[in-house]
Amino acid sequence: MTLADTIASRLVRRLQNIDDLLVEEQRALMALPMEVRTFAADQDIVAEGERPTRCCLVVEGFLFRYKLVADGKRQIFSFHVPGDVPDLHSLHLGHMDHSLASLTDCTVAMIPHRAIDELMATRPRLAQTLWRKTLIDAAATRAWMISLGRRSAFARIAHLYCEMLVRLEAVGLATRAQARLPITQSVLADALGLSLIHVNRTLAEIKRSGLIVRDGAMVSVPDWAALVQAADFDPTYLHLRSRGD
Amino acid sequence: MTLADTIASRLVRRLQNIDDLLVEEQRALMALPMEVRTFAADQDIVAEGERPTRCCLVVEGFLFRYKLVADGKRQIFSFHVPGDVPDLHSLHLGHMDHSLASLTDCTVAMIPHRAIDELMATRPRLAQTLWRKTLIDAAATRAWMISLGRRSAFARIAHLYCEMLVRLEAVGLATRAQARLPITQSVLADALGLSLIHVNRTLAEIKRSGLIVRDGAMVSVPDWAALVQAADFDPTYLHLRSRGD
DNA sequence: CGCCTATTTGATCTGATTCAAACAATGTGG
DNA sequence: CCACATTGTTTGAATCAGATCAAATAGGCG
Repeated sequence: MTLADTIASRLVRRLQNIDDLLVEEQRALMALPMEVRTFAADQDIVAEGERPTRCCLVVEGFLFRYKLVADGKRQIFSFHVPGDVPDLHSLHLGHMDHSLASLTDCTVAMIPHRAIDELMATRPRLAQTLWRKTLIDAAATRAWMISLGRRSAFARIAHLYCEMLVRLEAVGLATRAQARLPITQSVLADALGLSLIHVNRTLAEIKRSGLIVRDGAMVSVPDWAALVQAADFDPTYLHLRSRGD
Repeated sequence: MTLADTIASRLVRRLQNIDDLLVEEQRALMALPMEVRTFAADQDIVAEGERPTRCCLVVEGFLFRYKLVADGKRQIFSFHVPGDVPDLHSLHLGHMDHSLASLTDCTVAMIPHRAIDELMATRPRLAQTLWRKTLIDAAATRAWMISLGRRSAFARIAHLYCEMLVRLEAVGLATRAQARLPITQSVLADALGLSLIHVNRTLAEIKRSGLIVRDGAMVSVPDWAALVQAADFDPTYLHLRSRGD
């Protein structure tokens, strides 16, 4: 198995989470041309305003999407794990209305739009699967909105960890009980619409509650059901096949 | 021109806002089967958990999408104006992860998924346009997220009015200076993640500032540039062709 | 060591929430 | 035509979750 095979199989696995793929469709995905690149942590991979000609498949590490606001504040919209294609929308939207950046050191594979277009032209079912993926992304964004609009700081943080653990589990990179998730407190703040200081204090409170144990980048959850309840978490919006859609 | 023609032409006009349509594509859209229905204000049109077999085209009036949270709170995700298809995502997502409801008395046209699927199979370019439409929706959701996460109550309200005025203008239902927009304060609160009382007080402040003049459902904006600045509004995310994409 | 980034703590302030109640407009049935 | 429910708006007062300002601490790393 070549490197490219390993990479493409990650994409296949990710898409299998949301839709059935025929063997030929899997093969076609594996045959996509891709250029592998690495980035250090905290680098823009695609910047707001650009007109990308390629999509970005996460191979290793974590990415996030964000936008800067008038007075220098930042809002983070989503985190991305291996197997995700965070800028799939660039296929049909002229320019980026936000930026895509590396959270950690990471490896990504750039896939030309043209190759994806050709693939979808010959395999319409795959086009549907990819469309579906962008729709699931949108559903996750709405779930995030609920946190921002209607949840306490405590529940926001709990909810984010619930989502990330389930997603990492789905791609085989963690269990619900434990994962490596290197999110700093200031990133957490910009993701959840809170101040860094308040995140720090709420995190201390969560630690006291015992719902989440953080040790550096390692996160563990002693009591999943309790965390889910505190977070008001319902994974339906992730539309993962294994959880019954 | 029959009633169905009038209705379908609204859809055509809306899609023309975001993509060029060939004459045959316009004709194909006009030929879509649709069942016209009316709803009183504040009714669920599609409820969370349902598995719709049809999409809903707004003909007249306003709709919104929302989800109820654990303790009875409500988060509104979007408002929809004539020409919109608020649940286009139901085409590829099994069940609704949120509800679609009428904000005002309204008329909608229900279009069977099957008809849309067939249309897209014969006209792949239209499939792309519709996909693109769902992506623009997602972009609007991200813009909304910024308000929830990083803007003051004043700016949130201003931003919402900016967006709605531009969108109403795009479908020919208003100008940037004036529109009919029957949003109550408690709806505003649930849309912007604020309490009703705080919305009321902020609205009073906005009135004092003169940026927005509300008289019942009529909204007017004496100084568009000033409102845009207060809202930190950049319409790029709406990806309207007329505004240069 | 010195530098940098991340975390932690304290003190203070404020935007926004909650509770409570009045008020206005509209519609309904007797 | 009035009594009265209903829904939306407005106002006051008390409280709180979370922001801001300021500064200390801790951990990597060249």
